[in-house]
Amino acid sequence: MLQTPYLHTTITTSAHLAQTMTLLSLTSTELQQKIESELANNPALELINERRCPMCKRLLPQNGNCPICSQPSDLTGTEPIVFISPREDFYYSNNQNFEDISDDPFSSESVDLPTFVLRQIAPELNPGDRLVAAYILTHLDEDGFLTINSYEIARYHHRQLSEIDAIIDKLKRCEPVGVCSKGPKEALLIQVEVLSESVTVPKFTREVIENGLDELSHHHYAELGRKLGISTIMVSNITNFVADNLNPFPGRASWGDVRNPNENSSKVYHKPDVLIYHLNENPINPLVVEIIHPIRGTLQINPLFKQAIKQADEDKIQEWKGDLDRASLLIKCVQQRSNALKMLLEKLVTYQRDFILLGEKHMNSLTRAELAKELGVHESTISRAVSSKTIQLPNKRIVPMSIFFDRSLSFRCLIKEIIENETKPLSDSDLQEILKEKGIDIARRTIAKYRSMEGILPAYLRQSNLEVAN
DNA sequence: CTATGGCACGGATT
DNA sequence: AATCCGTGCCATAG
Repeated sequence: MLQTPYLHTTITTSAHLAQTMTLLSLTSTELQQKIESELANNPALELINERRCPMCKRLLPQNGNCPICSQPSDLTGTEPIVFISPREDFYYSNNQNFEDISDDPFSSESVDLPTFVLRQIAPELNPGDRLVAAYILTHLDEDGFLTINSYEIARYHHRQLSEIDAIIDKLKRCEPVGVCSKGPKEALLIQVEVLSESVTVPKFTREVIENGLDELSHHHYAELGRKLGISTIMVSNITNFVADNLNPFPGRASWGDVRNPNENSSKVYHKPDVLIYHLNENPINPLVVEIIHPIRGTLQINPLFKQAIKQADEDKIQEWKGDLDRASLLIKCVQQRSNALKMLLEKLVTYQRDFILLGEKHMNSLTRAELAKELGVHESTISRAVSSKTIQLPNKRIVPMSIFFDRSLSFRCLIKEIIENETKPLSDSDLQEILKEKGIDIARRTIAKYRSMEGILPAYLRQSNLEVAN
């Protein structure tokens, strides 16, 4: 049984249980959509209380003061302040007018990928095409690739295939360049094309991508050179160029992170579900944890509706009763979701404090099962709450919440560090030795995996890179 | 012969 | 029950 201190209720019916589960696994954005549609369709449900904090303009929780502004500004300590925050500025409504969208496409740092792209392209399109573009953008996978083909889009919108392709072509040229491609090859080709307008691209880059992507990723440079009739040196140049300037997965924000940690590559196109930062951005202050609540106020049962039901006709009464039940169930479940997230975050932030403050190296290992035991809830509750949610850390990076349960992250970080400071290229077995001395005993094969996860080349290729640089 | 990537297995995790 | 992750074995390139 899931106890909810907030409501002093326990789960009673199976419908209740099912809905609690579903809501828990939704991201804030998805929850927002769910609530909005319910508000539109269910007359028993209404939204009240748009009180705002006079200081920070945040929408206030149902009753009580602003959790931020009511804190003394010089508060210290390690206890995080965790609360549910109805911060509307993180959300846009789906039926919002596209006119507002065209404002400052690059200024907001926390929009999801579809919005980010749409804002760039909206000014160049007529309203009809904007709809199509918006539709296309909702069918991207996490790498930024299109999951449907243009024929389906054309049929869905009753447009000519050529019109659709023209729109896709425009989309591909938006930041991140190559988004909406069908796959890595197409994305790279577009990037080359766009890049060649401003900088010189090595000769044959296009041909290499077109014909030799397999060889390229397997580092068969000599073979590739032979196949295209160019020297290995040129292939190597092209490889470096591709690695430095292009990104085969336009939607994957972590790709360029390792090499050049500039603000451009660390951008992640997800709206965070949780924000973590220092109170007033001052590092000596305790951490503030805002769990984004995606609606602008409090949900409640419409009292007029309750009145009306008493005098309703016989045939209406059943239908209305249904609405009433659905509404109260939704309210209950939304509150439980918030509450579960709050409990979860309190534990998580306390336990992984070092990671949040000091970085990936200090990640503690933690499993969902342990946390579930500690909180006295079922493992699957944690699983659902964590999955598909993202967190914005104090350093403004947005990471998936599941990162808190990544055992190998600190090892990977350590390996990266060792390799960065190496004087001669260390083979995977060398690395294994070094780590063993530090008390970390992992297999040679595993090190190889971690290394490739971090996008670090094997030892013999790092050698050649050093020589080229010197 | 050495370094490394692919495949697949088994155990842990979700 | 399904999925993920670490690992062993083997093939291949240099």
